[in-house]
Amino acid sequence: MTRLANIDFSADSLLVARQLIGVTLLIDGVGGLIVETEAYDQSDPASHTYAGRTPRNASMFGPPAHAYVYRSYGMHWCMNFVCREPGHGAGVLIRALEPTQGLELMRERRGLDKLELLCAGPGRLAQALGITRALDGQALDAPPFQLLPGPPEPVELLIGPRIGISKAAHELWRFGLKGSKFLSKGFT
DNA sequence: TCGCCGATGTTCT
DNA sequence: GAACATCGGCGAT
Repeated sequence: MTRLANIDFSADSLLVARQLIGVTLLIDGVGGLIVETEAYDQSDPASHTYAGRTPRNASMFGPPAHAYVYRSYGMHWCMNFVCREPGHGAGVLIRALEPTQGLELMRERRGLDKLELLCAGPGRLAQALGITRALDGQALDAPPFQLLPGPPEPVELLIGPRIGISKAAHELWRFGLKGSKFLSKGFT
């Protein structure tokens, strides 16, 4: 069992994706509250791991509570947290944060002042937190990562279909923090 | 406010 | 050669 921030990362990615809402993610002290996630699994046609292991997705088949970082559309970085036991190819895409720590550094990296747009999307939050391939395969319980538990009482969740995919697009595997102004897109 | 489009690396057909 | 877990700029509404 791999437990971090009161979450069992050896569990199913759907469960981990729900539990991550409200957790604080910091990289070198910069980041904020996770407000939006999506679950992926090897049995899922939309997942990078559906067709098996490749050099790109190798860390998704590694130990849980590690990072999987990949390049999206040739120009952005996106980050997943690996779930389940090694070999399952499951993970959770971190899609949006409410910025709380290191605001000035994030504004500088993004070239943007507006707080609501600093981390509203997987590519945007990667840029704001300085995420690159250098973090691929890194453990989440060691520097530069910090995961801090969310509130003890359960948060109110929004649930909807995942964004930007064409396969398995009907699955309701996207989760958000109800009432948050920092989501990448609204839940309808 | 909405929708189209181009940028551009990696993987798959 | 096409598709892609995206984003920002542009023009039309």
